[in-house]
Amino acid sequence: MSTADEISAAPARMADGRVLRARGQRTRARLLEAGAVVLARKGFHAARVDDVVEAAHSSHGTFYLYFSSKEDLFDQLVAQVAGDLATLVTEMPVITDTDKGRDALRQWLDRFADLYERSGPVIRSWTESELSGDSIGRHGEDVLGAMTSAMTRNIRPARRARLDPTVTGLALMVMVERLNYYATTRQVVATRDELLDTLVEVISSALFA
Amino acid sequence: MSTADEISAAPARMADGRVLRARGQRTRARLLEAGAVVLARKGFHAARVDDVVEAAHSSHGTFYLYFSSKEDLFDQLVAQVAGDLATLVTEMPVITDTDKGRDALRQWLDRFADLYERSGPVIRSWTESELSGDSIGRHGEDVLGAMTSAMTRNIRPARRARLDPTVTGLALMVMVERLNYYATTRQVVATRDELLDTLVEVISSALFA
Amino acid sequence: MSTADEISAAPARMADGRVLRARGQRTRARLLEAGAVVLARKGFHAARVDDVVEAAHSSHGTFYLYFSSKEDLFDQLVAQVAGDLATLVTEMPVITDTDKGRDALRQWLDRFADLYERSGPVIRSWTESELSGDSIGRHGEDVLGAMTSAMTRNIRPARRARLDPTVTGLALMVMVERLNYYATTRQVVATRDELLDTLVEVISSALFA
Amino acid sequence: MSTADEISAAPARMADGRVLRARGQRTRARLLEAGAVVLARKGFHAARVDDVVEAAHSSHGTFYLYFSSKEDLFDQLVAQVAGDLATLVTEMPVITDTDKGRDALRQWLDRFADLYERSGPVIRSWTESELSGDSIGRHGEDVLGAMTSAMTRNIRPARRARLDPTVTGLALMVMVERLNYYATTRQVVATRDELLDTLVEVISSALFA
DNA sequence: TATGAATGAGATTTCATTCAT
DNA sequence: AATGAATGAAATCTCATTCAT
Repeated sequence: MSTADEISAAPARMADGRVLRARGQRTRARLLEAGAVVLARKGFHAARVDDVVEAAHSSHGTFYLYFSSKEDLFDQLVAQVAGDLATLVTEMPVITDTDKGRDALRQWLDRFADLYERSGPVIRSWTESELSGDSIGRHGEDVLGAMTSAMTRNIRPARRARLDPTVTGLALMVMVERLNYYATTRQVVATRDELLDTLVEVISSALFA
Repeated sequence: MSTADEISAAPARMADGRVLRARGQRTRARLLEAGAVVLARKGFHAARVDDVVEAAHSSHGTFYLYFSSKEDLFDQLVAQVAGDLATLVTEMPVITDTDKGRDALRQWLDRFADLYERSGPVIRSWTESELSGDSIGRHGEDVLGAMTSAMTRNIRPARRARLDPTVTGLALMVMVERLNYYATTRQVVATRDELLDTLVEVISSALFA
Repeated sequence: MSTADEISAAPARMADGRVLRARGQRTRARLLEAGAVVLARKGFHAARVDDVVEAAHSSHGTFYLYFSSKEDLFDQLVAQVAGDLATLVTEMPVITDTDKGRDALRQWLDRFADLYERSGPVIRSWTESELSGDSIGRHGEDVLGAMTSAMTRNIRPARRARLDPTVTGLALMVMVERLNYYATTRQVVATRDELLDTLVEVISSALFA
Repeated sequence: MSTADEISAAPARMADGRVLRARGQRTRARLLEAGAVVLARKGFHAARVDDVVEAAHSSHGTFYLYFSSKEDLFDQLVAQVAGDLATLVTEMPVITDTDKGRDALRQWLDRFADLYERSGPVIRSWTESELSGDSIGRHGEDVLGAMTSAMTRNIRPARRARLDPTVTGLALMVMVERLNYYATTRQVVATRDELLDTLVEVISSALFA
């Protein structure tokens, strides 16, 4: 059960807080979906409310019925994904120097790749907006922080004493994120298997060499 | 001798192509410098021509004397850094499993960190603009590609056959870039030494475990 | 018997003219009441249909069942008050320079103050909308005109010939209206007695000095 | 020397605070003038930035160069008039029961009528916006308060003890303001002389009867 | 009769770029 | 070579009114 489910289980509301009927739910969902698509295509700053409502076959007026601003839409989008990601992070396995440990890690990375494939654009828009101090950027840091400390936490057994576990955890985490980024979007032409093999190998080597 | 020098050795010109006198050189330099500062503070999309000319104690009219558009300014900024980076990349040492090899790698990473500290904001703005298809984004891919193939090229000796060297090279390269990113901008509180130690260790382990 | 009663004695209708059943009557009354409250709080231009239906615990759809437009609501509100005011005006006593005359004037001003206390916001919204040529503004002029000519009419006996009775009547009338305005809404901290004493005194002096 | 002069003697600035050159001064003045005209014709809420820039033969962009918002324009307009009015108020004469006193009062009312003729629309827009709590409304209360206490202050000699001087002062003040209002805008067809005669007479009677 | 949802015309505001001096 | 002023296309957002159930 992912957090996304839990979130969508809570009744969606209008910008002014009223609870929605079925039709409203659908319209709001259509706008969110369209928002994700436009975000993927153009990024946060270049995305126009116009693009979103057109993609959703809706209107400006309707848009502002459900979201108080363009930023609000993307905030809600990010909140969804952040929830999914947070859940995934809590489920990261302890990484051990065994076939079983390697397998657990590989499976977790597979799920991460799945999530990234679905929600990558939203995740990437965090980075984009971190610079400009947009509210949307604030989510990102927490999540990456959470991912890093999860990684750090799960690096139990062997660790050649000299390195700072936090820095190492961060290094590995950003590698995972960015490699997925390049895999999802562009240049790297690599199969999912190659991706996972490489990540498992590098992480394992780093931790248990 | 950095590429930046070479570039600035070519005579700077106005937007309409005329070669500059001394005063013009200074004005143009002031605008570029101001552009870098604003880019660092706000990112590409949020940066306003107004911010730049104010920071440079100049005016809109003057701005368009030297740059044909806002994008042009940042392109020129990126071109500078891209040159520096390209030069650095050509000088990446072959990575070997010896103290000497490790040392050479460490020194190279140190230079990379220096460059990143100076020009990180510009480098990061590549990422930001990749999504939106801005011309500024086009530089980024080339450079990261060059870095990756350099890394790939220099992974000569031991490499347990099963992994794709390109994917591994990319994985390590993005780790280097992003870790510098987090070190330069925010959360990770790590000394330069910790940073370098971690990177050297993870790269070595990955290649020679 | 106030004009308001007479008006509401005529069967209330929907926007499309159909006569109302009991439930409709109640809904319409709720909307009118809410309209008065919102008008008092925000004034005509700033009042939103949204505010009104929320205050009435009703909906947009329902609103347009009873009123053809936002303007229509306020027109009907004004019509109510205008009726009350017209009635009051016809009952203005002849002003004489006797204790009895003074007393009659004082009682009439007291009734005016009562009305103003109840319906001041609606009365004031006339003024607001006079400028912009809204239909709502048209009522105001008639009523003030009626009040003035009533005052003029009732200034029978002494009047030192040199002044135009209409102008004098208007001057006194606007003084009455505005003083009530400032008493009802804000700054002047004066008791009802002080208010009435002042008005009776100034009017009497002006007429019989 | 009126406050208006003093104000316009201080160098006008752009919305961001920079001092203006001659051309800028003229453009800003044109916009203010156009603002006054539009305000007169339509009132604050109905006035469109569009109307203002068209009347000033300017553009939206230019408008926002000089005023940070539509409200800001009208605030500056009100500030001008408020200054004029404040100055006038400080110059109100002591009202005495002599021909000389009457004359001084009449002259002062004449100047008031002049000011009202010029700036009436702006003055009236205070009233309009008082209800809605706009910033523009805040000026009004202060000024009316000042006028009232000036009037109160200048009612030196005879005053039949029973009335509150503040309430009386207010009553007379609002009469002056509103009578000018009706004279300037509409219905009352009265010459300036009739207006002044009536006001002088009523005020004198009220104070010295 | 009642209502939540949808609409779109129109308002304000921003900002890269051009103009005139 | 430099600059302050002007521009207008395009973006965001509001809200009276209509629709569909």
